[in-house]
Amino acid sequence: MRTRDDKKQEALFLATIKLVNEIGFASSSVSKIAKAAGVSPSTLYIYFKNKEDLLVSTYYEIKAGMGQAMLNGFDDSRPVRDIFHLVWRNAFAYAVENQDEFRYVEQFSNSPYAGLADAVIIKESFEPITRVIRRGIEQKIIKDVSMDMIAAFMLHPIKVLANPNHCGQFEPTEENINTAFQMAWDALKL
Amino acid sequence: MRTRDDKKQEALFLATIKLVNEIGFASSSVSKIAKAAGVSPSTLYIYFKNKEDLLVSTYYEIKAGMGQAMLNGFDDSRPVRDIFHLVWRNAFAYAVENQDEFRYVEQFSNSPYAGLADAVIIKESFEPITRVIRRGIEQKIIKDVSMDMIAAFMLHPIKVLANPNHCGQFEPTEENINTAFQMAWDALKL
Amino acid sequence: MRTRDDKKQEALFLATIKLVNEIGFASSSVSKIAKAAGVSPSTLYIYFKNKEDLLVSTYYEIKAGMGQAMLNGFDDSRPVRDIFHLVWRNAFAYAVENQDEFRYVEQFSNSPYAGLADAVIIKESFEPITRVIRRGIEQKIIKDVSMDMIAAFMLHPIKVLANPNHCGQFEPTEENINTAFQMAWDALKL
Amino acid sequence: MRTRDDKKQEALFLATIKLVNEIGFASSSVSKIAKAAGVSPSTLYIYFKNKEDLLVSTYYEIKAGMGQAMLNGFDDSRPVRDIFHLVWRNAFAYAVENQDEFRYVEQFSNSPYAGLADAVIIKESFEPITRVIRRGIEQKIIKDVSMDMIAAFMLHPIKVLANPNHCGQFEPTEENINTAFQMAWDALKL
DNA sequence: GATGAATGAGTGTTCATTCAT
DNA sequence: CATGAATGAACACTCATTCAT
Repeated sequence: MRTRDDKKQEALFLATIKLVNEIGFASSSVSKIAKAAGVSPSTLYIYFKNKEDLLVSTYYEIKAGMGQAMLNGFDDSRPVRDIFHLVWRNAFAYAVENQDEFRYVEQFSNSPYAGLADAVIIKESFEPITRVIRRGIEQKIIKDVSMDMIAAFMLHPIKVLANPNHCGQFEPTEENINTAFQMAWDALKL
Repeated sequence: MRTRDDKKQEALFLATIKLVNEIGFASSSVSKIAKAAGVSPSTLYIYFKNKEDLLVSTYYEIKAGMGQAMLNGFDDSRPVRDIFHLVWRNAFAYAVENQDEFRYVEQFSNSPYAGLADAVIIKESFEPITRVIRRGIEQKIIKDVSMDMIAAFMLHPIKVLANPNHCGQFEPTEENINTAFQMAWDALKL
Repeated sequence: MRTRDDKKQEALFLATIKLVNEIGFASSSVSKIAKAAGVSPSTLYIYFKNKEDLLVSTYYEIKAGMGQAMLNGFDDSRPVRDIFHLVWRNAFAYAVENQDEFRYVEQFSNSPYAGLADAVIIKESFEPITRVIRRGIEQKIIKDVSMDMIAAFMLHPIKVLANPNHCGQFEPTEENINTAFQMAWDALKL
Repeated sequence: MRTRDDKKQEALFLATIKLVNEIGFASSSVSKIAKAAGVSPSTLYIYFKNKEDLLVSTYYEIKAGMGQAMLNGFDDSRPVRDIFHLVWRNAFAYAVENQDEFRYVEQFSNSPYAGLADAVIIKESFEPITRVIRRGIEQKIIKDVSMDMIAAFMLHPIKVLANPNHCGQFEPTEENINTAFQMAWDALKL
């Protein structure tokens, strides 16, 4: 079950994401994913224990990448608002450039597999960000609310705006992105 | 002939929503839904043309109820912020009380069936609300942004906060709800 | 199970023949036939005991009409060859004008229902013709072979020639029909 | 990997032919055919794309064998009548010895699948025969009629005579076969 | 007499997974 | 390591027929 050829594992991740986006979670069968990745269905079972393992691993893989992308250029010593701005822009850029990954996460979160993903593992990659937010709250720059509420107004609107399925009208021009950020910041700031 | 039993159609709607919540969109098969509704799978096809018809109809059914719930007590003559407050509280109340319906809509929107639902039909029930928002923009109370962005900061956070799956910590106490509303309003207001 | 409205029975016969021709024996379901006839599936069961009864009755109905058509203008006192000519032309005309009925008989004969049709009932309507042929054999005009062989060279070629599915090229012009008859007669005559 | 078992494909062909003969085209379901062949229904889909592919392939398989059987001992240099005699006897022998195959072809031709078989592929295997017939026409031995009419009087009577379902009385004795051939030849010869 | 509602059994087909090579 | 063959269980859906009105 463990691996030699990392390219095949990578190909399976990509094929999974691509297929889930194209034909949906329900129709993405193991054999279709394997074919899309250019391997035999039985080969897939060398790299992953079963379908569930494949889907959950793909989820982890994306989340790790997302966390990294959001921390791009992260500098703890800068003022809270600046860090926040950076992180938000990073998140938005990622969402626009990696729509397939974003949509996969969305579908995964609403699937019966969601419960199988370990929330703690995920939260780890976002730890630096939560730390900054706590600092913002202490410094009375940000409203004193739970992390869930922060995320609800900071990140979830991004999910919607970046998804052309949900938002026919929204164009990610520099001006619009700035306005969107301003709204997010207005929601959070004291 | 036997007369058509509206209770069965209703039972099928409810079973669909319940099952999608319990086991997810992908695993909700026609036969499972039929069994949950207490009818034979073939009976389902008397009330709906096929699975797609069942899922889309269920979506319409929920959306209509949601639109109605949000407009509860709606009074066009009141100030924009008051109307907005009412609608937001209505939406939040609906989301908390009808979590299954809310989650169904969420999953439906992220499924390949989403494209089959007529957006125009849906938008109609929300028309009074969009009218008020436009008034708010004209009166320079609300930021001059597209309807999509309004929704992204006004409604989507509700989706997250009301979903205990997403938000382990958030408790819908009166205080928390007011804070959440304040955040939404801060995002939108000029 | 017995009838009042002969029009409905007739409509069911016609719908059966039409559907079997259009979509084949296998796909011609009771409900489709009923719908094509403009009645409810359950109404069909007032006129016929079950699907088998409907199909066999339709077969009888057609065979009776075919027998009648072939005997059109039949005159026992005329010479054998003339009668034979008349009957053959009648048969050919029927086959061309009633292709659907012809094809239904063909499909029925090759279906599992075939065994259920009583051969004796069918043979009765062809009795006058067999009598003439026996006379022809006695008068040493026709080869002394079994009735099956007569039919094989007299009637079955008609089946093929009249079916455009089998015979792309054959055009039923007066000349071609006469040639075909000549071939049939050459086969039979001494 | 397990190696593909040609015996299974063959078993499926045979089961298809056998079942279509026993219970008819209409009732021959994929699962019944698979069971008769001793494989799982899903295994069938490894060897054939779908039911249509199975049925059409079976048709091709039979037609190829039939063409070969008819050409057994074929010698272009012999006189037209002798070749014709040989081919006709070959065809008759095949029809008697392979009644199931013959009946399958019959039923297939009258099914909605008929249109899916490529007529050109089929005609190829009969090419040598059509060549001889054309020679017979040029030499004024055979009537100058279309190939369809030749087939109608040469081959189709065989279909009927060899099928005991259609012909209770006809016994394939040497004498009867010769008489039948004589009738076919009388029909064709000038 | 006539009908739409209702259903268990069946349709063709795909599924996730294991097996043998 | 890699794979195509193999399958029991499930899929969405239709069937012939009966039931209640």
